[in-house]
Amino acid sequence: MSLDHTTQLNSLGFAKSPAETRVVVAMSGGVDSSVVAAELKSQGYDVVGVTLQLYDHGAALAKKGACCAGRDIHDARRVAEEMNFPHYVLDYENTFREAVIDEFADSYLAGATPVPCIRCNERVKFKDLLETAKDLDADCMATGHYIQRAIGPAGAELHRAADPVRDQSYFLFSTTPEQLDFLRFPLGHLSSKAQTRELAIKYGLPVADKPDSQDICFVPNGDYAAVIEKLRPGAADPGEIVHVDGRVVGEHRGVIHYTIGQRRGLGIGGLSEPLYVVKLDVDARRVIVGPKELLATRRVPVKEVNWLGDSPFESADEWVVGAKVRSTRPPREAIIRPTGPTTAEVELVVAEEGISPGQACVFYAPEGPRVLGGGWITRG
RNA sequence: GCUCCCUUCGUCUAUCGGUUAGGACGCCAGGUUUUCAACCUGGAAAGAGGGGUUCGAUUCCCCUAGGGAGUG
Repeated sequence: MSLDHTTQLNSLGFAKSPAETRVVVAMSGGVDSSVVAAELKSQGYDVVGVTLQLYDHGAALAKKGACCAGRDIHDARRVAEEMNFPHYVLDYENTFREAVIDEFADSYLAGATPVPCIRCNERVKFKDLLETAKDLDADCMATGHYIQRAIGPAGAELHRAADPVRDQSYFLFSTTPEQLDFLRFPLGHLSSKAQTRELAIKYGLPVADKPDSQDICFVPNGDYAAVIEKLRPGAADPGEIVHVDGRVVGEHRGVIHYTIGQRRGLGIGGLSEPLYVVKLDVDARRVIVGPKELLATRRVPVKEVNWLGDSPFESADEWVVGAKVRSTRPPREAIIRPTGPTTAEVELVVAEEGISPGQACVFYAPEGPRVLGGGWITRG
């Protein structure tokens, strides 16, 4: 966290002392947000820790690395006690269910593949929690995300994390300029996760060696389909697996188990080439499979576009960007053609495989670290 | 109902007397990953059964069980 000496701003960008700057830290109970809280507190800020209780599987679930159920809340509280700042736990179970879990289930039922983590950021952490932070008279809210906020000529910009392997921009594309104005991401400039762990040790945090979070936080045992079935009984009706050439090649356990581009879990052997899910036909309860080549797609329609460029989204016929269609892929050259205030067609210069509705398509500046927003893929 | 050809990991198959019986697809595990996947690495997994011949048989011969062409 560097002080900006030229303009007399503190490390969070305010022209006053840290002690006079109140910052709410969104604490998940993990290492990252704990380090953020500890670091800011040690810099003298008026830190208020807040942890959301998002769901509850009962005390039985001691899921490693999960976020915001019993164990994590406890961990966050310990950090607050250790560093001596106030900490509040807010019950957001209803909000989380309505804003994230319900859509998660319905999305799968519709044959799409949702990204609940993005919705959680968009609709819970950066919305209700952010409002709560304002209610607490905070000057800003900090999180442990690996992403950077930079001040440009038109205001706060979203930049990728300095560490490309940790960058979480895919999960934060929907952050609006207004939200960005209030948010701070003190870990975005670190060059590696190891540095975060070192800081955790430096501050003596009890979560220093806690595993990184993985999987969907509200899904125990990695069995997301079981959660959907519990929420929407009968969701996992079996059906046929049909080859693109028309042959019925097998049976599946329910369309919700699959996503476009998926290879494993089909159980069809004896072939020389692997089969991939090419399409999901919810109405006919069919999983359509075919060779990998059929996954290649160049045109990706998106909706709910959050545009973070300096000029209005529709002020140009097309934007040349880098686009990421899945979180673990590198951005590829693409052309965005706006088709409305928040819709567009993304044309990939080189076809990509396994594009699935429900996933995010995130836009990046052709050069440099800037994130230009993104949209939700409506068709594979 | 006489003659000829087939039978190997779950599946499709390779190996024309001596191999740790190989591969692909599938499956499982690990890695990776704040989504689901993809991807990478590794693993389990087979000679229909019974007799021979041979120093040695998946491989040659015979018989018994399960699939393809000619004959009343």
